Formats: sequence, structure tokens, C-alpha cells
Amino acid sequence: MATIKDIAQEAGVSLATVSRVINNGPKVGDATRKRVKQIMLEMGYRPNANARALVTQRSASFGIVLPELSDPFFATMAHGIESVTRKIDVQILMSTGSIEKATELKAIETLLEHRCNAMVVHSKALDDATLINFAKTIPGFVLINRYIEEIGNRCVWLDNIAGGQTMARHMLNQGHTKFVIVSSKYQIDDPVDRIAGIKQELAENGITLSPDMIEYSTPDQEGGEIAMQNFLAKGTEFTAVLAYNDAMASGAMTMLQDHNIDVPNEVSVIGYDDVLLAKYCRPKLTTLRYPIEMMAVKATELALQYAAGTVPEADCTFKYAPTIVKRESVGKAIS
Amino acid sequence: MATIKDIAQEAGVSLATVSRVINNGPKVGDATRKRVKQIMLEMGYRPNANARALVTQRSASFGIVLPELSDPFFATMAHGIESVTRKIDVQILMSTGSIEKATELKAIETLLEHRCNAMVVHSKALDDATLINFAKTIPGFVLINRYIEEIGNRCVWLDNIAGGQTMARHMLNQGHTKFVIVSSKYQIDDPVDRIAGIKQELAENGITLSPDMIEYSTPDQEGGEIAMQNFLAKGTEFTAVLAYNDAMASGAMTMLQDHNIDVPNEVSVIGYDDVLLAKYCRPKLTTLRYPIEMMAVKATELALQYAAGTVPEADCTFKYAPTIVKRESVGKAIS
DNA sequence: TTGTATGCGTTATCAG
DNA sequence: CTGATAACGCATACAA
Repeated sequence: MATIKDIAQEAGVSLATVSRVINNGPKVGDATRKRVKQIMLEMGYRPNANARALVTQRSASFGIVLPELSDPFFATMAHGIESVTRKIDVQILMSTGSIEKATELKAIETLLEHRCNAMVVHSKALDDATLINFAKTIPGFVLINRYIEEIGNRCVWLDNIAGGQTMARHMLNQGHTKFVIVSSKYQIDDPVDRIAGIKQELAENGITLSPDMIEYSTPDQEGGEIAMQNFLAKGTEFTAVLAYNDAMASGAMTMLQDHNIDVPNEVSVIGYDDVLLAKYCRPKLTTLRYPIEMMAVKATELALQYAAGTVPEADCTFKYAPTIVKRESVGKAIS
Repeated sequence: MATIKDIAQEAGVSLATVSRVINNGPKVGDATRKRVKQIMLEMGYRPNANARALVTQRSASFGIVLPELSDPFFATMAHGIESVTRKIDVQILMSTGSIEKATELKAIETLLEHRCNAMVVHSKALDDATLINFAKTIPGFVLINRYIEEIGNRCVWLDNIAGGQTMARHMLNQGHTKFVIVSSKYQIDDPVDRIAGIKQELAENGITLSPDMIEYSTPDQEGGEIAMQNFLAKGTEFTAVLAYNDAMASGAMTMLQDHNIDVPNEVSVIGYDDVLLAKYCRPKLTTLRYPIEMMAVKATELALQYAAGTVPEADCTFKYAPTIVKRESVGKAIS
């Protein structure tokens, strides 16, 4: 592959001059510039991004770490990030860490080896201290979907407690009093906070939730089915189902329908996330909108700014609140 | 950030020695190796991937170009790729080209600038000649979802003609004779081939499809709704709907249901792709399974092999055929 | 306006 | 077993 040297030779100029025309440097004669450009084209010259990164001490690629791509939620997140990097002609270096301490750590370190100076990371398994440490040493380090007080200005996150409250309130408004929760078995912040929010809202309305009104399962459709199956098997009485996410909500609905229980006339179901399937399933799912794409965009812009030297204000953070999307799966409580 | 030099100095050895322990080189004293490793740890040393790539002339990252990530289909594809690169500790450099000539070209070139020597690219807009040229100059260049005869051994693709035939045959087997097609308005290979397959199969059974039995729209749920609306508005008679993909099929079903037309008792609908939503929508969608994840894995392995020097056999290609997944949206024709 | 020289962090080829 | 030293491709401070 042709190098800067080759084309310098061919054009009969020095390396420096070629370098200047590549970077649109200021001090180059018009004729020279034109001739060099022509030769670059002819020889199919492509700047070597690695050499460039080495000498400039900055990579042209933006790092992202996320658990996986097959989940539409993360795909949407990646899409948000990509929508801003695309505009500024920056490539994405993707590292996956499957919600395990070791892999998440490795994912970040790989990005560091590539000298990415801006990155948005989704980490659930690593502890606060580790993340704080990264934030201290990497200017363009931004966390998404996580809040750590000490580095609040590096966090773009969703208020899951408020989310839980909103879910519960909506059901309460419809007259429901008998609740069950279909939750995730993975004890990361998210399910914990959402349940806390729900309990809080219910408590304010004089309702307490006993532990056996919560089923924990895998956060996918099958998990939702299993959880609902368990409630049904136990003979639990309820009219309102609060799910950890849309997939679980959908699974729960399927299981209800399989038992000839009508949604929403007999039982109401509410999801969380508002991913595509919420619109596709029948009845269409009432759910909470998780503005992940918007948040991803924000996180990316933030990372870019910080990496460029903007000093973040100390006392700020980027908190988002989920909003309710009313569709068809929630109805008035039967009295 | 600490460099190899720093740690050499600290350890009182030469650069070469440090480099050897980093790469698990053979000729290093046990004591020295241990000491150096210790110091690397203490100083938080991270090898510079760019410098490495520069000197070794090979990048440690695997390139992928695809239109976008928000589409579950491509997310699944990316997931397949990631599942193999993860094992060998290779990062993914992602470039998006939104089905436009210019952007697709740019996406590939960016990968080249990073000196990726293995990549799988999804390109629909670039012409054969350009792609053939890339294949000739990049050993690890593999195309996915496209077949070009001259570089057949670099292509991992789906036989869409066979797919069209399969769809049609399945409907014929159920006794259907009145068909409509809900197709994509983007005239790339895929919809064209599928329609060709359908027509071919129908023709063999003495059925010809007039042009007004095909509606073209955007390949998403809304497009499916619009297309179906058009058929309904025109008063078209049919009992079988063949959709370009699951999203369109789902949209078509919704529109039918809104008009109190029962699926599958009055009208049967078949999709294509078998993405997540096929399982979620009601009735569950009968569709064609597009083994995109498997294909992505294959493409990745291929790219890796070719990049490593394996010379592909001249006369081979990697063709996949979609298989039918029977669920609930197709029934016997009413007679 | 152009050229020369140096260094970025590594690997690899030599000698010791 | 270990140490100099020359690349790798490019940007840039300094000369001319």
C-alpha cells in the first residue's frame, strides 16, 4: 500500500509537503497541492490511521462497551451513538463485556490499548471504585445507564425509582389494588430500583407488597412466561402485572392468554423500555418509554466534549425520567 | 501513560527484553520475566495497539460494515460476528454505510485506513466492479448477503429465489390461489429475487401474477400497513399475502385485523426473516428463517481464514437457503 | 513556500 | 539469555 513517502517521491516533493496537503495544511503552493492530490488519487493512497494515531497521540475512533448487540435495547443504544459519530467521521470501536466483572474490565482496557480518548461505557458488573478510577484518568470517559455520585458529571442515566413509581401510579389510577411484579433475576441496580420505586408508591397508598408477589426470572420473554406461570400455579390473586421490561411483559401476557385470562379486561400488564415489540405484540403494550437513544446521543456528545478538553461542571449529572406510553394492555380494575 | 521504555528503565533491562515478556517471547530468564511483569502491573502498563499495528502491519481489529444497527436484523448479524471475534480477543471496528454508494465506499475505506486485514461487508449500493476490486486487493474481504460470481468464494449469501419459491409453495400447499405480494420499494436484489422466485413457483402451477397484485412500500411495519391498505382500497381479491419481511407482514396483519378480516381463517400471511417480532406478534407469524447469525459466523470465520493466508478454492461459494417456520398466520384456503 | 530531522511505541533483526 | 538498533508511516518544530 502506497505510503506518504511513495507519493512524495513520485511528486518530487518532500514528505512534509505531502503531509501538509493531506491535512489541508496552510502553507502549500496551489500548483503543488493540486499535483500532489492528483498523484495521491492515482496511486490510491490511504493514510495509515495507526501511524497517525501513534504520532498524534489520539485515536480517531470512538469506543463503546456494551453487553451485547442481539438485544434490541442495546442495538438502539449503539444506533444512537453511531448517529453522532457518523457526522464527525469517527469510527466506532466496539467492545463487548457480558455483564461480568472480568469481561467488562477487559473491554475497557482494550479500548484503552487502542488509545480511544472518548468512550461511552455500559457497565453493570464493575464496582464504583474501578469506574471512578477510569473516569479520573480518561478525560472522555462517560458512563451510560449508571449513576455514581463521585463522578455524577460523567453519568447519563435513567431514574429507575421514578420509573417504578410511575408504573405503580398508573395502575393505581386505574383502580388496581392487587399487584404482582415480574422482575429480573439479575440483581443489578435496575430491577432493584424499580421495585423500590413501586413499593414506595404503593406504600404511600397504603398497600404493602409481600415478597411472594414478586417473581424473579430471566429478563426475556421466556422468563416472563415462567414467572407468570409461577403466579398462576401459586394461585396468586392479582389484577395488575408490573414487568421488568417489555419482553417479560409480553411473555406474561402470552401465558395469561394461554390460560384464557383476558388482557386488559381481567388483568392489566405494564412493561418497561418501549422497545419495538411493545408496538407489535397484541394487545399493544402499555409501557414506560426508556429514551435510550436520546441518552446515548447525549452520552456520546458528552464524551466527545470532555475528550476535547471541556471541563465538566462539578455539580451536574444527566438524569432522565421514563414516561408512560399508553397503549392497550392496561385497563380499569374490575371492581 | 507508561510505555515500554519506562518500564524497561524501571526494571533495569532493555526495551527488547520487555517486549519479549509482553509477547511471551521465548528467551527470557525466569527471574527477569517475573520482575518485569511485576513492574508492568505496578505502572499500569498498557501496550499501545496503534504502535503495534504500525510495526506489525496488521490491525488487531476486525472490520464490519453494515447499514445500521437499529434494525434487529443487522443487530443479529453483528452479534453473530461478535460471537466469533470475542473468542479470539479481537475488537470490532464498525463502519456504517446506509445503503448509499458514497457512504458504503467511505465505510470500507475507513476500515482500510485502519489497516483491518479481515472484514465482512454488507453492501447493496456499490457496484460489482468496485467490490471485486476490493476483494482482489484485500485478502480478508468477505461479502455477506450478496453474490458476485467472479468472487463467489468471498460471498456468504442467501438464495432469495429459492426463498420466494418456498413461500409460494407453502401457500399453494394450503390450497391458496389468490396471491398478493407486499414488497419493498427499494429495488435492491433481495425483493427482486424473492418476487422472481414467487412468480416462478406460481407459474409452474399455472398462476400468473398481474402487476397490481404487488404493492411496494417501505420495508417496515408502517409500509406493510400502507401496502395492505392499498390492496383493500383497490378491492383486490386475495387469500394469501406474501410479505417482504416480518415487519411488513406484521403491519399487513394489523391492517387486516383492523378491517375485521381474520388471520389466518380468511386470509393467510407469511413473512420473511424470522426476527424476534415474528414470535411476538399475534397470531404468531409463519415465516421464512433467514439464518443470518449462522451466516455471519461463517463469514467472519472465512474472513479470518483468508486474512491468515488460507487461499480460498476458486469454485466455491457459501449459499444458504431459508427454511419455513410454521406458526399461526397461515391456514387452509377457504374454498 | 518547501525541506530536514526527530520522535511517537513497538517489533524484529542482528550481535554479543 | 540479553541488548543495541533499525524500521513502521506519519506529523511537526525548525531550518532554509
